Amino acid sequence: MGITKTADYTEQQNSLAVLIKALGHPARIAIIEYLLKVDSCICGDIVKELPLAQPTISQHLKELKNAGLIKGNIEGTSICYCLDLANLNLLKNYFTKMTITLEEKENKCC
Amino acid sequence: MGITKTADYTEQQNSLAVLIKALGHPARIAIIEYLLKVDSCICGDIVKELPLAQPTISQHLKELKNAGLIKGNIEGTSICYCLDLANLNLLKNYFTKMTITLEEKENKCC
DNA sequence: AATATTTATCGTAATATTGCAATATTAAAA
DNA sequence: TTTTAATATTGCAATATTACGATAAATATT
Repeated sequence: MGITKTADYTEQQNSLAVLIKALGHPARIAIIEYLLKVDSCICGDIVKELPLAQPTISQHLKELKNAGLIKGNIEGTSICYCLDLANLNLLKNYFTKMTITLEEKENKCC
Repeated sequence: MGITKTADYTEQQNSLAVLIKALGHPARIAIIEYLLKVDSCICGDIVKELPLAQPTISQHLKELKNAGLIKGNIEGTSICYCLDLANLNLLKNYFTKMTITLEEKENKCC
């Protein structure tokens, strides 16, 4: 049906899925990597950098912001978008914990 | 248009997006977490565990397998699905590197 | 005030995803 | 060999996503 049954999962699973899903698109990965690379982080730069129209990029930025991966500060005519360290750390910790658990089990199964 | 312009991004960005996208759904996160929790990992168990119909779970498992997050070994009538440590490590390393880079910059911007 | 610049929003078309019932497939068990 | 059990595939309806042109909104600049 195209609708996800969020009610049936834990809060943690749902919020994690939102965060991860937001990164599950090459354009948004490219945006994140660009923000990581440069010091200045204005939307206009990204429009020049990526092969997408301005409204499309604006939309991707909105999704990244809604998910909590980036923050946006208004600065005159332009907007300064920056990475949100807290949530990126959350993802890092999640995968770190997971791989440690998995290595401890020594891949017994299979 | 609903179609992603993959041709315009790097190989790394595209394959990473596929991997991350596969985890961007609470059902698939729940499946991964279940595989991490239990030692035996047969699809039937997951059907009992999750509030989804068997075809739906089969589909999610297929997506996880295509993305390279899990591996499946046929074992008689049932199939043993297991986590793929290599790709989970890849994700771990990606986010670790990212957060380290970001912390080094001390969030100068904004 | 008029103009330029930057970013957001709206509307819309094309495509993808989610979920399930029905059915097929495959291999073990009887 | 028929039956049973486990998983996959097909087909389909409902909804979500992706992308962009047109346009709006907000602030700087002239």
